[in-house]
Amino acid sequence: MRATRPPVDKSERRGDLLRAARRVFATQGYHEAKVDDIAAQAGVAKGTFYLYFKDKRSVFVELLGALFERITKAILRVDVAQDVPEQVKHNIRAILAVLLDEPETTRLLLTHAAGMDKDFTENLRAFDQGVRQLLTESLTDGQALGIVAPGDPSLYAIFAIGALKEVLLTSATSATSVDREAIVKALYALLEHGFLRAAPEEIERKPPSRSTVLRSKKP
Amino acid sequence: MRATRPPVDKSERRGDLLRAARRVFATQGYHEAKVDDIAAQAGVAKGTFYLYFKDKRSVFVELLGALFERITKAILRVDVAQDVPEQVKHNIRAILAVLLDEPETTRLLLTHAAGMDKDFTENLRAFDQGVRQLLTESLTDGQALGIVAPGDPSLYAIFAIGALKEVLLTSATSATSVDREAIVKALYALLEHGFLRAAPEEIERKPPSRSTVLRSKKP
Amino acid sequence: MRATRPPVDKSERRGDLLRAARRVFATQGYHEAKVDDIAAQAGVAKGTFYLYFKDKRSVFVELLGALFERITKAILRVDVAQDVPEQVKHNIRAILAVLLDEPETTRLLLTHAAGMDKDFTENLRAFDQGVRQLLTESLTDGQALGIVAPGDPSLYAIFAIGALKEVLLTSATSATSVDREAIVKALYALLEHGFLRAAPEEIERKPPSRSTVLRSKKP
Amino acid sequence: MRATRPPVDKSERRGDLLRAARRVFATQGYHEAKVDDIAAQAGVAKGTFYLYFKDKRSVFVELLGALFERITKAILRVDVAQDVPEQVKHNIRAILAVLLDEPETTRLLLTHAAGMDKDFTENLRAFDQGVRQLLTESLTDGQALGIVAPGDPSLYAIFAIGALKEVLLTSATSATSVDREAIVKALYALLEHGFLRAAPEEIERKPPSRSTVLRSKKP
DNA sequence: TATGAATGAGGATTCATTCAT
DNA sequence: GATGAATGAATCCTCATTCAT
Repeated sequence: MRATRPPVDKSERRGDLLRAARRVFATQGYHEAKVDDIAAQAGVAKGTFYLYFKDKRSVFVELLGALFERITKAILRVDVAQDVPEQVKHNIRAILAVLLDEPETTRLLLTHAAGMDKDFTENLRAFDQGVRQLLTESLTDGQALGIVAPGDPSLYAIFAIGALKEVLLTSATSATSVDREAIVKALYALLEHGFLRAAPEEIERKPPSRSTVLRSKKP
Repeated sequence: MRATRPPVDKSERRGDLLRAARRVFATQGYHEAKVDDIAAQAGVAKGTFYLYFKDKRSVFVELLGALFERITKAILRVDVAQDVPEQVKHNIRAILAVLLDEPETTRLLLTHAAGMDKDFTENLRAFDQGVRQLLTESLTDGQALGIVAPGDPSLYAIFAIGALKEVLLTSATSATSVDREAIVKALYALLEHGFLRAAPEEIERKPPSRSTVLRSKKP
Repeated sequence: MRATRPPVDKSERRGDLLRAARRVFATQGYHEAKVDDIAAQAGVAKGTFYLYFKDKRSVFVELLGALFERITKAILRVDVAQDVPEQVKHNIRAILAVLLDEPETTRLLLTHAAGMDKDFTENLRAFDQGVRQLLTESLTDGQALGIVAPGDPSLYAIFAIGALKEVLLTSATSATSVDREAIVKALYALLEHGFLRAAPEEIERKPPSRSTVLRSKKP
Repeated sequence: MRATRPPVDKSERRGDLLRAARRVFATQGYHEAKVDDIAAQAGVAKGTFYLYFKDKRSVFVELLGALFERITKAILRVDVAQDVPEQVKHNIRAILAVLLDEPETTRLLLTHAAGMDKDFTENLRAFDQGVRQLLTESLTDGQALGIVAPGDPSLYAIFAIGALKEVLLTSATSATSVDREAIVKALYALLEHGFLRAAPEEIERKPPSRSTVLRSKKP
C-alpha cells in the first residue's frame, strides 16, 4: 500500500510527469490520453499527478505554452537593414530546430491542439495570430524597401507559415528523419522564386538559357 | 414516448441533422459536441438522431467523407501538355470553392479532424497522403518538362498544400469573407516566383531582362 | 469527485460487491437489477463497481461460473464397483449442500440464468449437458452390471436431474428451510422404487418372479 | 408511406402477432426480443402491434396464460377409485401433448418465463404451486389407499413435476423429435419402480429372480 | 385500421478528481 | 510527499410507446 518511490531527486518528478504527458498526448491525443496513462508512463501513482498539476488540461496547456515561448524566442524579427536572406533562413532554421527536436510536442501543437477545447483553441489562435502578425509586419517593412513583392503581406505570411507548418507536420508525423538544411533551402527557395517555371510567352521571348538563371538558387 | 413533430417534410430530417451536426462540430469540436446539442440544433429529440445515424462518430465521419470526396473530385490532375498555369489556378480555385463555401466543414477538417480518434486520424493521414501523392507526381512530370524547378518535388507539394491549408484555415476561422480570386492569384504567384526579392544588388546587377520581367507579372 | 469511504478492509470490497450482486440478482433478476442497486447494496458508489468488475454481465457470469465449479467438484463419478447406493446418496447430498447453502445463487441458476443472454444460455446448456452426460454414462455402466433398469439411460438421467432441480428450485424459492436428509432419502427412494404402488392386484396376481412382466412397459 | 397490407381477414392479425411473438420470444428470450422484431416477424408495422396489445409484456403474459390454461385443462384429477396407472399415464400423455406440440411456448415457459419480471415470477410461482398442490392432494389420497408409498407427498409431487419439466425442457430445447410414448412409459416406470436396482446384500439373499425382491423393499 | 417517424425515460459505463492512509 | 481506492457527474445509446398522417 505504501510505495513512495525513492524521492527521485524531488523536483525530477514534475519533469517526469511533463515528459510522460507529452509522450502520451502525442501518441493518443488529448482526449484518448487518460491521466492514468500519464501517471503510468511517468512511473508514479495517479494521485501524484495532482500534486504537480492542477488538472489534466493544465499540463497540456503548460506543454504548449512552453513550446509557444520557445518558438517565440527562436523567431528573430527581421531587420531589413541587415542581410535579409540570412535572417530569413536563420528563422526557418531556428523554428525547425525547436520543433524537429521535439516531434512529440510538434504533434501536440499541429495535430492535437485544435481538437482540445474552445478556450484553448482561442489560445492557439492568439499564438498563430501573433506569429502571423510579426511576420506580416516584417513583410510590410520589406515591401517598403522593395525586397518583398507587392501584394497582401498577410497573405504572404499565411503562405509562409502554412508551408512551414506542413513540413513540420509531415516530419513530426512520419517516422523518417529529415535533412533540415534541405528544408531550409527549399523553403527559402520557394519564398524567393517559387518553383513553377511555367511562363510560355516569356519563355518564348527569352529564348535559350535563362531558365537556368532563374533557377540559379539564391545568389 | 410522445411522438410529437409531424415528419416535417420527410427526408429533410437527415439533412437537417447533418447540417446541425456540422455546425455543432465546427463550433464545439467533436468532443465538446454532445449528441443532445446536435439534436437540439436540428430541432428534434435525441432519439431521432439515432434513427438516421448509427452513432455520433459516424456523422462526423460522413461529413468529412463527403468533403474528402468533393475535394478529390475538385482536383484535376495537371496535364503538362496543356496550359499549366491555368490548370494550377483552376485547381486552387476549385479547392477554394469547395472549402470556402463550407467554412464549417473546413473547420471540421482543419481543426477538429485530428483530435477525433486514432482510427480517424489514420483516415485523415491517408487522405492527406493521397493528395500529396497526386501533387508530387504532377510536379515530377513538370520537372521532366522543365516547368518545375529541380529539387524534391514532394517538398514542393508539401509547401503548396501547407500554404493552401493555412489560408483556408485562416479564412474558415476568421469571420471576414475573403476575395477568392486574390487568393488564387497570390498563391499562384507564390508558386511561380515566391515573394522575396531579397537580393536587390543582384537585381541591379542583372539589369533589364528576365527576372524582372518575369516577376513583373503582378504589379 | 469525492473520495469518501476509507478502503474499509481492502480486499473485502470485491467480496462485498459479489455478495451484493448475488442478492440483487437473486431478488430482481438480471435485467431488473441495476448496477446502482448492486453498488447501493454493497454500500459503495456506482463507480466502485467498475473497479472490480468489467461490467454488469461479468459479475453474473462470475457468480454462476463459481457455482458451476462447485457443483462440478461436488459430483463424484459413481464407481459401480463400490457401494452404489451410498455414492448416489453422497452425490445428492453434496449437490444439496452446495445449492441449499446458497439459495440466492441457486435462484440465479434456476430462475434467472436462462433469461440472461443468448451467449450465456449457451453456456448454461453446456453445463447442463455436461452433468447429464456424466450421469448418463454412470447409468450406462450400471445397466451393464444390472443395477440400473433397462431403458434409455439418458432419460433416466434427465428424470433424476429434473427431480433434483425441482426440489432445489422449490427450496430456494420458498422461505421455509428444509430437511436435507429427508430429501436425500426421498429422492433416493424415488430412484430405487418410485413411489407409486398402483397395481396391487397385479402384484398379487403375478406372484414371485416376472417382475420382468411388471416392467414390461404398459400392462 | 401508406402500406396497409390487404386486410388479411381482419382478425387474423392478432393471431399473427401472437404467433410472431411466440416465435421471437422463444428464440431470443423476452428481453432480447424487440417489439420491432415481433412486428417484423408478423409482417406488420410496429405501430400495429399496439393496436392489438397493450404492451410488450402483455403478449408474453397472454401467451403463457393460454398455456397455463391448456395445461390446467389437460390435467385430470386422479380418481383413486378408477384405474390409477392409466390415469397417471393419461396425465403424462396429456401434458406432453400440450407442450411438445408447442416447443416454442414450452421454451417460453421453461426457460424464459423466470427471467421476466418480479410480478410475472409471482404468476409463475402461483401456477407451479397450483399444479403441485393438485398433485400433492392426489398423492395424499393415494397414500390413504396404499397406492402411494408413505413419505412426504409434496416431495413426490415435486419430483414428478421436476422429472417431467426436465424432459420437456430437453425436448423443446434440442432439435431432435422425441418418442412421446417412450417418455410416458419411462416416466411412469420411474414413478412406479424407480430405475436403480442396487441392493447387494439382498441380491445375495434372493438368488434367482431378485429384482422382484428388490422392489419389494418398501411396501 | 395501419403506419413508422419521433420521442425521451432509463441505464451502463468512463474517467477526472479527491482524500484517507 | 505519495498512493490508489472511491466517487459520481457526465454522456452515449436503446427501445418501448405514442400519434399525426
